[in-house]
Amino acid sequence: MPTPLASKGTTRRERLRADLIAQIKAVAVAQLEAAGPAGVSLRGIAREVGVSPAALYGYFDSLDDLFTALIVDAFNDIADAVESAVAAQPPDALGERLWAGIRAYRAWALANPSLFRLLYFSPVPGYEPPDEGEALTAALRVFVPMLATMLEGYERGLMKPPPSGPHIDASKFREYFGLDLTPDQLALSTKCWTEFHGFVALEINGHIDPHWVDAAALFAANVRSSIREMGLPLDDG
Amino acid sequence: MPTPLASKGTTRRERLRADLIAQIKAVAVAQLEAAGPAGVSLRGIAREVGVSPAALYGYFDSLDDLFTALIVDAFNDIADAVESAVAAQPPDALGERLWAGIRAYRAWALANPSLFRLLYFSPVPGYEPPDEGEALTAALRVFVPMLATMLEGYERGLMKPPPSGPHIDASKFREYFGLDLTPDQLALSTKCWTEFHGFVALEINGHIDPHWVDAAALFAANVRSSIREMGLPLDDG
DNA sequence: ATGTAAAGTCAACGGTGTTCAGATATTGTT
DNA sequence: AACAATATCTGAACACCGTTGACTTTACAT
Repeated sequence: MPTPLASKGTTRRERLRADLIAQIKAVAVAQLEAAGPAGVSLRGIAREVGVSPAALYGYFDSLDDLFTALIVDAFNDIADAVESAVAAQPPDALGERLWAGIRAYRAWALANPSLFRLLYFSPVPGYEPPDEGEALTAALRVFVPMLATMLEGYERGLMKPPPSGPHIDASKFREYFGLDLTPDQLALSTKCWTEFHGFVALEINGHIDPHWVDAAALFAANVRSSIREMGLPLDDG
Repeated sequence: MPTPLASKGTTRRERLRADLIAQIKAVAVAQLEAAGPAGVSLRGIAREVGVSPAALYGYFDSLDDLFTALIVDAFNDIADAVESAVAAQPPDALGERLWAGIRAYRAWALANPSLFRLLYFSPVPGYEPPDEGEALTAALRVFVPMLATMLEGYERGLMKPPPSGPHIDASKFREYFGLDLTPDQLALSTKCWTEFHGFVALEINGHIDPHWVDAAALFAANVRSSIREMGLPLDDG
């Protein structure tokens, strides 16, 4: 009686296959968080899983393929985190919703630094993130809840006019995201995005020195003030 | 008569050594920009330089050591670019000075994407950036001109009060940077830093889709509006 | 029970970083 | 000019890597 890991499917073969795939991914993530991108190797995984290196090629076409699978899972994971954090806030507290999503974003990054780097800084030797397919759609999922919140803010007339000009092709954007924002709204949204992502990017890569910076407090202060600057209501100080 | 590359020093040995070191670095950078971090290999460099792989160990202790040297050079290079861009503006045009530095920062990143990734996203297999030594001091150099500009803005009373609280240990900061900013000023400076770095980080890693975003225009609009929000004067629109 | 297809093994190829003994070339001194 | 010292380079070797192909074993369906 094998331990049920991700036992989906009917036949015994399918169950074993799904379990082994899950185990391979788990070992890969463990090695990634333990020793960085260089520390994850097919042979190492095979050794840990108790199988010959060549056997893994029955589950993933290549090491890059395995990384892609890891990336898709991670994108969906952080997207779930952001989504549920936003959903946990009252529907009308738009500022709180956005802040909750952003906070969940940072929290996930701090909890899974190597995976976060994998998602946004392509740190894998020779790996190029696919520009289409489920990896892209999963990547977009992360920002949909926050964009939707901002969109609602725009529709309620809460948010200030963005700085300037039509630097964004809104129809192309809509094609990908399925959200109907004007170019100006997109510009402001992008500004918000670059700000909190920029902070997390610096923090994750060790460029915000904890010796002289209280990162969590500074992140909260900066992002919350930006949210207020956009015009979304936010409680307390 | 060998081609003079970086011929410094008096004796023939020293000149040859300096030249070869420069050549090794040049080949490494070329391979880095051509094929990414995975494309740079000691054996490949040795092949191109026309020397046995083992010979390189007379110049660098390891591949990591070579990367560290590349990183130090690159930090100094981007610091030079930012410094001269700031210095090229009129001393009193503080907003223009800051904007020029930030623009130079982005321009250098776009011109040397692989090196920029090397600096800020440690994408080298197993490489961990040293937390002390010349790599750190070179890294700090990058932001000194921009911080100094903001500091002058504070001293002239131009800039608005930062959002809030003492999230930063200013004395520790002064110890490293030699600049005397209050915690509140540092908080606002960090906000500016995270914003433009965040934009460049997204752009360099391919997350700002040129299909629907005019990155240069959006960058200018967002950053310039932030500079104005801080209180620094800036010409035209 | 048997044929078929999936899954796993083994060995090999070409690549990598790194080490070390030995050969070679340059230097400073006699 | 010859020699000893020393810096430098080479060649072979080790251990690891991703990937492939031929072969064997296992599980399923009829």
